[in-house]
Amino acid sequence: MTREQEGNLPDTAAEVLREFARMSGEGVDTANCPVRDVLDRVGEKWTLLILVAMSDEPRRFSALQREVGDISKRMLTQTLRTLERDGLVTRTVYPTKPPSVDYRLTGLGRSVLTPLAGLIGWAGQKHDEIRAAREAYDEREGVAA
Amino acid sequence: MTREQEGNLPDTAAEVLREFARMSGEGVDTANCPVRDVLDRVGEKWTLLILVAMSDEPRRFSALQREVGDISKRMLTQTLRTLERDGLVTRTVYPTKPPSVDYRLTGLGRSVLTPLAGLIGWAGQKHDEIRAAREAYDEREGVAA
DNA sequence: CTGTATCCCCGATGATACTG
DNA sequence: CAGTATCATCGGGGATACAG
Repeated sequence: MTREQEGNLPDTAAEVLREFARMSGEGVDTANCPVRDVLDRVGEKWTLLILVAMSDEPRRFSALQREVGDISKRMLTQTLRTLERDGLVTRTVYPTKPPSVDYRLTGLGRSVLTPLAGLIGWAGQKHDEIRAAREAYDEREGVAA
Repeated sequence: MTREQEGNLPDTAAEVLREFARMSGEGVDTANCPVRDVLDRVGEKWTLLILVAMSDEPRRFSALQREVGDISKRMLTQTLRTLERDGLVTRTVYPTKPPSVDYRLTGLGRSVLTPLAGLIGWAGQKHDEIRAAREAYDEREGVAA
């Protein structure tokens, strides 16, 4: 753990990583790992898109479906229920006819947008570099099987 | 404690999210979305653990397998290859007998640790709140099917 | 020690049809 | 409009055996 290895990593980040490494390395199983538990959600196919779609204002079910793009009602419902259960989203039903329902982020839900934006920003910044690395790799290793 | 109280995102984060929403909302398919492309990786089951395990210093194959815990050789190899292809990790073979191989983060690979630490930190901080939300939800909605 | 090659299973996701 | 129910599929990921 020499200092040059960590290079330009902010101390707070390094601290968080060490803490996490300690927790996850020591035979703690996945079920007991808060981070895996939460991160798996973010990894789900539609979670990120839905959170972002709601980030500025509440959205109705159909609006979300349109904005997210290719999602089925089934998956939209399922993902929204998970988010609601986790306390990131609030569901509000207006018993009009036909009914309308809106979904909005809770405080907890909004609070995840900041770290998420960090990752999204990184992805946007580095995507060219990553694509280039892939092409170089494929050429080195032979893209054809 | 400035204006970022309960509801306000830092301006930079809000900006990133708007930018991303614009890109992903407009009928751009998943294949062309840099962010989905990159984020899907992070969502893969082992990527995060492996990156963190390598975060402080290079690791040998067997060391990674021990540290990550429950991963099979198959998945470890596969995930490492993906990371290598994406330019996040360098693989170095020492033709000793028996051979030894080490994996280390590239500059690009280290650069993702910062946003990742943001998310990991969030997960650690909010996990109690999330667990509480789940219990409340399950009680409201009836845990039994 | 560091992988590859197979086989297999299950859960995540999609498609479609139906309902309050 | 906002879902639910059901069936079909596809691939991620585990287990195991083999190899350089």
